Amino acid sequence: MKKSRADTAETRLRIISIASNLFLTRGLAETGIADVMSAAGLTQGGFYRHFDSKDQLVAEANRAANEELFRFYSASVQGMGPAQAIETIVHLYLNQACGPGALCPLANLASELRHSDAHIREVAMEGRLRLMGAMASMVERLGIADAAAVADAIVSTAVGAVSLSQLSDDPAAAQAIRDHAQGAVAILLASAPRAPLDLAA
Amino acid sequence: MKKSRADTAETRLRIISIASNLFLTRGLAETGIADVMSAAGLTQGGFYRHFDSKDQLVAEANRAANEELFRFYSASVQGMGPAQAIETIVHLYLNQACGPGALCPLANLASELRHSDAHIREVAMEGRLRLMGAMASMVERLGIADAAAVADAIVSTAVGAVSLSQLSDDPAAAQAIRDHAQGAVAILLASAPRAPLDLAA
DNA sequence: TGTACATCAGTGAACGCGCGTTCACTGATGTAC
DNA sequence: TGTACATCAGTGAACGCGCGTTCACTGATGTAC
Repeated sequence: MKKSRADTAETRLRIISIASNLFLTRGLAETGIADVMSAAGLTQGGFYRHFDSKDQLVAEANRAANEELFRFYSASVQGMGPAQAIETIVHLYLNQACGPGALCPLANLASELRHSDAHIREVAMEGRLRLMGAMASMVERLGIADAAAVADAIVSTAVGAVSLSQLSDDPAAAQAIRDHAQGAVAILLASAPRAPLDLAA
Repeated sequence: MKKSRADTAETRLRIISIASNLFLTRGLAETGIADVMSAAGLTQGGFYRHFDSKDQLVAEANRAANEELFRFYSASVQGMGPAQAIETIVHLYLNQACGPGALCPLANLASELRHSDAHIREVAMEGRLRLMGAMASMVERLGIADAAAVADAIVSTAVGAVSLSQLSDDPAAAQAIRDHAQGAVAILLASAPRAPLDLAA
């Protein structure tokens, strides 16, 4: 029962979207092809009409998760100044457990990505660079001297806090980890050395 | 060929130690019982004379890794003041890739621990609390008001930076992530609000 | 102290299950004439 | 526009491999007398 090209493309996207959610919430190893396909209302045999391997799906699912994350963030900081935008994005990042479409592979799959194949790691690093780049441009607008370094540290802090908060069974303890990270980012932004004003410009 | 009790105990510790290194460097899922046992010079059948299950070994290996980490840290900061001790521990934590005995499960196994059973997660959280506690007592001696919160954020930053640096194939990029984290910790410690002096004490 | 027996660490093979992947088949779609 | 054929998304079953776990067996150790 061949499907029309539009149907096929839509099915492929649906599989990626469902896989992305399952991978991010259950982990790469715990999520099988059969799980993904049955969640998409299909049987596992059909998987290989859309993808060459599970690794390829993992890569595409991570790419899709990054895209969705960035759409979500840009929509959320529309019209804000840099200080408020940073605070908002850090807050959204830290509390990503709240909903789908807000989950970041870096924080949710860290150690599994590390042992995945080179292509999957590349996709993950692209996501990190993109997040860092966006953060750095906002940090720079605050007048901070080494904006890239500060942005880098903010990303590390957020990723670490989310990772660690997920290990806790106690929601209050998990929230404390995230809140402390947010507080530290605020102090860092308030105190990081400022670039000298370039009056010639 | 039964072994003496001393031999048996020593074998058990050797298995745990080898497993700890393999788990931390290769990951939980990629390290099989057969890998661990053959690295210990034994065959896999003997495993169940020492442990009930792989999960039990994972828990014990993580406990052992935590112990070793703390021994390493206390030895390293012997006689230092709080400022230098914090900087040293953060540096050792960030650059843990350097050698065995310095690897932290939180940074190396983050997402795999999250999907492990409750007992394994407990051991991981114990390690985090211990690290945080040690850090907090040093931060407090710097006169920082909310020492626990600052210590918590420092731990999140270090864990995140190590996690992320491991995703990179480029050693220089990985080192930059770690250096930026160290720089941010320094700024945070220099700028975090101080507790008012309690002159009555 | 010596002897006989129970214990149990370790071996090597096999079991069983899950999971990624393959395959023969179906029937609707798209295409060539 | 209509018809015949090739394509291919999807099905359901099977394959094959790896890995955690089990098991019968061995022989040195520890223990009871």
